[in-house]
Amino acid sequence: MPMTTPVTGTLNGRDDEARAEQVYQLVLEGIVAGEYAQGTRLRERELSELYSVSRIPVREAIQRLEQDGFVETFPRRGAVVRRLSLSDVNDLFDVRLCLETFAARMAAVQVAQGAPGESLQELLDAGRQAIDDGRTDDVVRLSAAFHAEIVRLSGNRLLIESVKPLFGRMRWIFGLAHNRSNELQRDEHVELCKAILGGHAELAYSLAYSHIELGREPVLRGLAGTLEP
Amino acid sequence: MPMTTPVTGTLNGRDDEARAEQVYQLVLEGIVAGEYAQGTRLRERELSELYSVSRIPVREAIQRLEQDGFVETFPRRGAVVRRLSLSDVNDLFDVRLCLETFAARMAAVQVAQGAPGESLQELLDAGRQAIDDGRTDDVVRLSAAFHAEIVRLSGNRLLIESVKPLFGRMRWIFGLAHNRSNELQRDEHVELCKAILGGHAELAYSLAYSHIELGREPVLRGLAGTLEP
DNA sequence: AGCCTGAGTTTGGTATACAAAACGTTCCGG
DNA sequence: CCGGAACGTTTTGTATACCAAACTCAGGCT
Repeated sequence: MPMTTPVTGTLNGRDDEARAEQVYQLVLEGIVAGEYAQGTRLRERELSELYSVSRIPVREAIQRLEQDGFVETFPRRGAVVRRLSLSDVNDLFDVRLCLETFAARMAAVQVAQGAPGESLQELLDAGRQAIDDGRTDDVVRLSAAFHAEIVRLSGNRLLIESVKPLFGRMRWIFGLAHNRSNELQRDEHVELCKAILGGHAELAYSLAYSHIELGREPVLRGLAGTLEP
Repeated sequence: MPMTTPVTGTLNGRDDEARAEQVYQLVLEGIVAGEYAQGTRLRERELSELYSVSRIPVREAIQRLEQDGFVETFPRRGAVVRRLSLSDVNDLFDVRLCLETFAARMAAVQVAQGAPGESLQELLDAGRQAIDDGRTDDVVRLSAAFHAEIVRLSGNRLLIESVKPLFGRMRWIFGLAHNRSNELQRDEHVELCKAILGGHAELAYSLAYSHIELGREPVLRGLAGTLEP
């Protein structure tokens, strides 16, 4: 007797919770895929009609997109997709150097104290497989997951939260730039993984540092033409 | 009728488009002041009636409070004031050590490259005055502003954003704990300020490190009884 | 030409309504 | 007496409609 909603045709069959979450994901996909170019206005009514939801979920989604650094909103003038500048990219790499190296060190400490770290090795193996199979999308996804897993292993929940917006921006920026060789990256991941699982905190720290720093130049070159001053 | 909220006197006049922001500030005040105890449910309707606004600004405020770490929301069950645990405090200090020491180093670099840093000295002087006058609230506020100014001087906008939620939590946690001597803190601030204005990056780094670390134990002691496991 | 003005557009905000999920309470049967 | 199902209540999540302020842009006035 609960429901069997017979005629609620407003939404396509997919009964789902969290309209706002869906709108967030859809718009985010649009941004990182370049469908919504930098500077594009995001009109609430437009999006609500496009996705067949009301304005409330759209507002919530836009609010989250702003907090995650994808859009900028101006009072009474709405939201536009953010324009990335050179300093945005450099700032991102600097903060990553700060937080992710700390995470790597702490992850090694945690593992040395008995925390389980197989998940890291598993992600690495899955990445190897994806490279061999030529599934480029999965390679990128698993590489990001590897970095996220290190942060998770650090055991610092605030750190996990603080890094989340960075990963969103990374996905965007790395998507715009053409990434450097997956093979080279993987070698660095392997070394880093070994250091963490071996509990070598300072080694993990410096490997993470150089791995992140090595990513900066290729990204800057890849974005050379498309960035604002 | 849209009625102007009678919360504070400064509302009338050129005030607009700030309902959500005001609700955010008011609820935040309630939380850091201990009026809303940890675990208290925050009902949308309740708050909207209390502050004479509709539910939309309340929802927006709650969303921001969640992102800043003050409340936790559960799907279909609403928001409650977060319960602070021992590890929350330790996590906060660890991430502060990570980000604020980096900010201090970068601020020194920026100053060495010609960025203006008088604002830091001014905050220090204002703090001295506040201590001499016994204006404890101002002392705390200016101390926080000093830390924020260092981050601002780093010139890294992403860092500024990333640190913002930390400062919110700090205000909460430091408010619950009884702080250590303002005099001691000020001496450390003076040293740190000198290092930054002198452009001594590594000195600024290590001074910031020890200053932050010295704050941990007193806070943990001050909160000893009131924290969850 | 330059400035002002007014219509259209868009956002920010409010009120109201309703469905669905969680919560509480009661009531029934074992 | 107790466990669990049925029911009603509460609260969130969403939709819809509407209003006011402000920004945009075109056109008209001095």
